[in-house]
Amino acid sequence: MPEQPDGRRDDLAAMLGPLVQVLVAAEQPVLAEHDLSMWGYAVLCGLGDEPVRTQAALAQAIGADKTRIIGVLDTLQERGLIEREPDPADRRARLLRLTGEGRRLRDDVQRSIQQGEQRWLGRLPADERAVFLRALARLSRLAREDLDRSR
Amino acid sequence: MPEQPDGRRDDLAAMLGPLVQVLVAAEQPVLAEHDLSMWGYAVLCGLGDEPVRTQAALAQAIGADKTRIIGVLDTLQERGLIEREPDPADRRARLLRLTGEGRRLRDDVQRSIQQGEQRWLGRLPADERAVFLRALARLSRLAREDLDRSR
DNA sequence: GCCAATGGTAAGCACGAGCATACGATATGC
DNA sequence: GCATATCGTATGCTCGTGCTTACCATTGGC
Repeated sequence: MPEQPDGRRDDLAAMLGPLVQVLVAAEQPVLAEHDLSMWGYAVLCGLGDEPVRTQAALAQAIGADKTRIIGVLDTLQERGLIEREPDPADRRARLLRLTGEGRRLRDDVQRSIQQGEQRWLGRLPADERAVFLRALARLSRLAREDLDRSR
Repeated sequence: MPEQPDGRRDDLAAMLGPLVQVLVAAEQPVLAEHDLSMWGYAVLCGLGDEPVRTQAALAQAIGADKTRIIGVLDTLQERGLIEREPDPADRRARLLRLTGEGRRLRDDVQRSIQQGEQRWLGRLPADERAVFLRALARLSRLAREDLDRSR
């Protein structure tokens, strides 16, 4: 910084755009190798240790359109990666869980993806990298909260 | 870090996604206020002090589709924000320049946008912020180089 | 008990991006 | 001189996204 001859710096979005692009591109072969779609993987990541109650809530949590992830959930369920069962307390809703297999697959894929990230993170000095990741995690969390608030 | 109960962290793309989303959303009203499209602004930002030779080169530099920015360039030219003239050395090609007005508008918009960024950057400690921006600028540059190489 | 809201589902519509094709004018290499 | 490549232009096609609508079953509030 600054990046421009006249002292200006690029907007955050302008800087983040290309970075997201290369990262997403790097994920494709990993996902393909495991026969996962991007949204399929996002669903697996969006399910943690506790079941998620309602598909709509999961869709929101991962930034997906609830009407578009139905097929994704169907596929994941068919593959035994998730379980989807009616909530006994409210029969309109489904409880969504990772199966053991789903968790293993998610963790495998994530390991591979984050290994690929070293290509980029490895270009930062170690102390800078730690700060960058910490700052990014914080900003990302804040952004998510903002998005949740506006929905 | 780590962000997950089980020690995992989110993928970079997963963290960057929501952040890009809120940043882009914050840009919309600024762009609208100046009657600029996102690609229009990207063109203004992609033109620096020196003319850019060929529309295709500009399109590539800003990550746009050369066939899709023609209308954008038409509009910007009509508004007197850019100049577009045949390259005397090669009449197939155009030289693209910012006008003074285009530069002023670009700088105004960028000032507003970067002011809006304080909402996020201001949530980081000052030393972390500087490191974050420096790291991001570097990663962004590396990503751009990678994208250029693959085109 | 009735009505409005909710959850999952299916599908429609509009839009933009990515990519491709084709054309005329021009430039380059052999 | 000819074949190929390049530039700007126009347009088509496909796909994904965001949003909407509608439906049925269920729930919650009055």
